[in-house]
Amino acid sequence: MDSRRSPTINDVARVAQVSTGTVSRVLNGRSGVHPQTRERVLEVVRRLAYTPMQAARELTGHTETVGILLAPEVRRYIPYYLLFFERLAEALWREGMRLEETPTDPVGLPLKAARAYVLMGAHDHDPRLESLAAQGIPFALIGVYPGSFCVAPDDLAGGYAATRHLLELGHREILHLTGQPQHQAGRERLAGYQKALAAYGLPYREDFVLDGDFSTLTAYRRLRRIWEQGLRFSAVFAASDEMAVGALAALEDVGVGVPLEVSVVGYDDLPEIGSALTTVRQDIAEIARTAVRLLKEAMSGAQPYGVRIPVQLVVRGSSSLYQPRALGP
Amino acid sequence: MDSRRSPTINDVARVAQVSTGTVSRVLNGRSGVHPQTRERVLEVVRRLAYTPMQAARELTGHTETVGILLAPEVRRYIPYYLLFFERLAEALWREGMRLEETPTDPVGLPLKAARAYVLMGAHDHDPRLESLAAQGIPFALIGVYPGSFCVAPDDLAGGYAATRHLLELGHREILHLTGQPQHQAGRERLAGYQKALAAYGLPYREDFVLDGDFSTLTAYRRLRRIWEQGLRFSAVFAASDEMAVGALAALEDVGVGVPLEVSVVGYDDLPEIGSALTTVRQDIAEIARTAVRLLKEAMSGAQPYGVRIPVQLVVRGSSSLYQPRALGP
DNA sequence: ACAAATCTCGTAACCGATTACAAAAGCGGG
DNA sequence: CCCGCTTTTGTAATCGGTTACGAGATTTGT
Repeated sequence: MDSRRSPTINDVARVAQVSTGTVSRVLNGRSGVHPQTRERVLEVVRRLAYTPMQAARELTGHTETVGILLAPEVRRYIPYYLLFFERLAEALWREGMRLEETPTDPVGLPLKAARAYVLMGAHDHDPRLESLAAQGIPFALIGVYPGSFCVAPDDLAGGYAATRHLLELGHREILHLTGQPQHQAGRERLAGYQKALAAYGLPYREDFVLDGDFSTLTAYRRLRRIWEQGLRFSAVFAASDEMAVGALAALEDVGVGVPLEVSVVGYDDLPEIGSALTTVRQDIAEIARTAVRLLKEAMSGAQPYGVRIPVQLVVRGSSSLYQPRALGP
Repeated sequence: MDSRRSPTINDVARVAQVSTGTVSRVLNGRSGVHPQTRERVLEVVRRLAYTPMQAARELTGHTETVGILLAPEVRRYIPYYLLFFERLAEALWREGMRLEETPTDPVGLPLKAARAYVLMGAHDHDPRLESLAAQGIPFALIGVYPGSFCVAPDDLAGGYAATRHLLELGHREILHLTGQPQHQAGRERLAGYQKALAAYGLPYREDFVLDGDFSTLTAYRRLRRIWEQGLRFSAVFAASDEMAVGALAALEDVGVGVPLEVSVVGYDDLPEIGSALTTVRQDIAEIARTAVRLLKEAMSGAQPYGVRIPVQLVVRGSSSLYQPRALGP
């Protein structure tokens, strides 16, 4: 056998001394195969390291290729989305589907239609959304979009948990670096922040909320400026890890120690941050798996609905108990 | 005909009243088809908006699926690479190949082998590189790697062009924000900067070269600090657009006008920067097309070689003629 | 122990393309 | 008008899977 060629179902059948039909039945978990035979086939599959060729499955209608469409705006928050890509590819792969990178036209619509799509960063009345719906192409969205299959992290709970964490540490002057106002997730994190303050009976101070755009640099500049203008606070909740990185840098540059003087909490738990940042972890793998599940339901013509994925506070070294400030320099 | 089902080659053949073989010959540009027949087939293809199903082509060995492997480090420079993704998918598509998003193991190797791979951000003695070579899987690299098929922009020329542009405008005190030292492209851009200075008979001043890491924030902090320490210059050449954005912000925050007081030149010509930044454009589409061409040669077992893609200076509003500084405040 | 019901498994058609091969059609020369 | 050569076209096998169908083997009931 040509060792360069990867084994086919025929190779498996021949070695296991059964027919290709039986191998296929075993692999697809169909009933009506003798346990002993099943074991023998699986053993050969393992030994030959056989994996079905996706193209052939697709031909018989058993592999769906799924495309992914990114809104132009999301290019700014790419580290997060790239992570998602990989999880999505993995989740699809497990289901016998494949993620296909399709070239898009200027409007952002694919030139060659896949069986279904995952959309990220779509906005209300997105032309791509309407076009897909008009063509009857199933799709699932990452985010919150009433009337469509969609999955999103529970950002309200995340914002609440991050803020409550700081409140429980004794902090009362908590700054919030927001995402862009048109970004749903950012708005929800802000709402969680407000809700936590309210739960602790604290007033909502507008000067403690700094508009950001999820970028590290903007977070740095806004925070540093506000500090140099004399505003004081003991904690910062940033709506993304990248903004938290900006905040950390700004605090460092104005000579404030973290976490001794100011605590910082981020959001996303990006692995490349790598630091000791207290943050809110999104279960991206779970979001991806859910997206795939929704996609399958969309393909089977079910009624659209939305899913929320819980988030989790991860406490690391950037947050600590509130320390009253020394008076004066 | 079920209108939901996309047309197959059989539909085309039936409508055009020829055999599937003839349709296939027409579509693949094979000779031996009567011009009249060819016209008739093409007409039907257009009318039915027929596109061949990739899975079926793949089955007959005519579509190669190509994977892409990203080094963990490149996640930091994602905007650029995402652009590349799309161009690569497009270039492959035109050649009847497809870019497949494959899940990778912890080492970064694909769990399911594609026919060939494009690697980005590989370093010398990259285990993935050696693993692919050992398995005889064809691959092409983006960057410079002697002994492999590789394609890279001509960064030396780019660094030279950017610096010469500033020199021609009369600038003599030109700061350079470098990329990371371990990044080949950054080193070349620096070399181009040095070469241009030498060509104009200027000494190389180490204090004018600021180590960066391609990140916006680092560029901002380094530039602002150096300015506040009293170093003066009339121009900045940043080794990436993102660093240029950081430079622009820093200059703004220290109250320096661009381009009147200081000129800024970036590198990459990222579309989302969108501003009036003078920069060096990399022809990413051409790099992607070349990668595909190299991939095909790699698959046919040719001898490895490297290709350089020319870059182009794009003059916009962030650079202008040198203006002598007013003395004192 | 024998017929019927049930399990297990092999055979072959099929998915949508490509292409080797053969058949048919067109052509010119004698 | 026929022969032989070239051009054009159709036919059928093939790629690697899935699955309907039916055959053979095994179990069950009486």
